[in-house]
Amino acid sequence: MEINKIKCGKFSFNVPNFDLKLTMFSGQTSQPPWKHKNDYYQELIFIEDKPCLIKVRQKNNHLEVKYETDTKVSPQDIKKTIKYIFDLEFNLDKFYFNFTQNDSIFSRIVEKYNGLRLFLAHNKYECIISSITSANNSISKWTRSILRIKEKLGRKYVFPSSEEMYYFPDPETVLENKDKLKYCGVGYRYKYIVETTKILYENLSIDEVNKMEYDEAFETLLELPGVGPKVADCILLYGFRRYEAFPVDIWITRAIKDLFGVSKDIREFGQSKFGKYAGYAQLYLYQYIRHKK
DNA sequence: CTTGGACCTGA
DNA sequence: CAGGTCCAA
Repeated sequence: MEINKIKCGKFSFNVPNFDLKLTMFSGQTSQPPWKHKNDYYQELIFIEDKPCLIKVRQKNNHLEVKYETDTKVSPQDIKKTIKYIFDLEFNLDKFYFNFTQNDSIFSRIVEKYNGLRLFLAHNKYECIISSITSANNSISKWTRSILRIKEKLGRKYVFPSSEEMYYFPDPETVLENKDKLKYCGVGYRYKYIVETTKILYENLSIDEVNKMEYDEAFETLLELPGVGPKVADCILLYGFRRYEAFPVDIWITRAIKDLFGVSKDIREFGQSKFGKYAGYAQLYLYQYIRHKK
């Protein structure tokens, strides 16, 4: 699909404590890392229902943005979207302050991964499928699967710069092209993806889940095939920006055992210890334990 | 309510 | 061989 009534532009703005590369490559299941091209990271995002090609790169404390989009979309809209995706309004220093008091371990973790933030979903359905695909899977494998789904089932958009981008298919398209899904390397998760997609298409609106309180949303997501406690918390954290979510995988289990000597009811432990910062604490604990020798 | 085997893919 | 969820026991 070609894009008409296009305007191109660029701007830059100051960002707070932020590390774009670290954030994008920290394994968050909202989406795969953006495509790296000509020193920028780029993605196709819908803003005001219009396709928008966004390119970003970081130079110290400012973010440089280039865009190609419909004339109806303003640079302010784009900036707002970028701020949302990288959670730039979140007060990281306050989070650091809260957990580094009298805690040398957390101080070192926070120092080492300074600027790590949430990488939030621009498409909640893509986040749900990414999270299901990530279960019992490696980061490189689930991201490759999602990229394949975009290319094989997604719609292609060609921008004026002749840049070609694919957008993650909607539930209806996935159900109509189940056969193609089989060649995206999702393995036995295939049936989870199809069944969950059916439910999202017929019975459960993502917007409804978004309106629920955290606990109700968690329980509702658990009803979806392929969604257990870990995946539900990934969806809530990376897809719905619920800071109290604390996704527990094998690495977080190790980190909590390593740092606090706790080895059961890890999710409850994390949520009560870190409260509204549970999601952010999980981000940093994950980096810590994965890089620990 | 708890446990442990089966499930796919690609390093 | 790693890695969450499901299902049967």
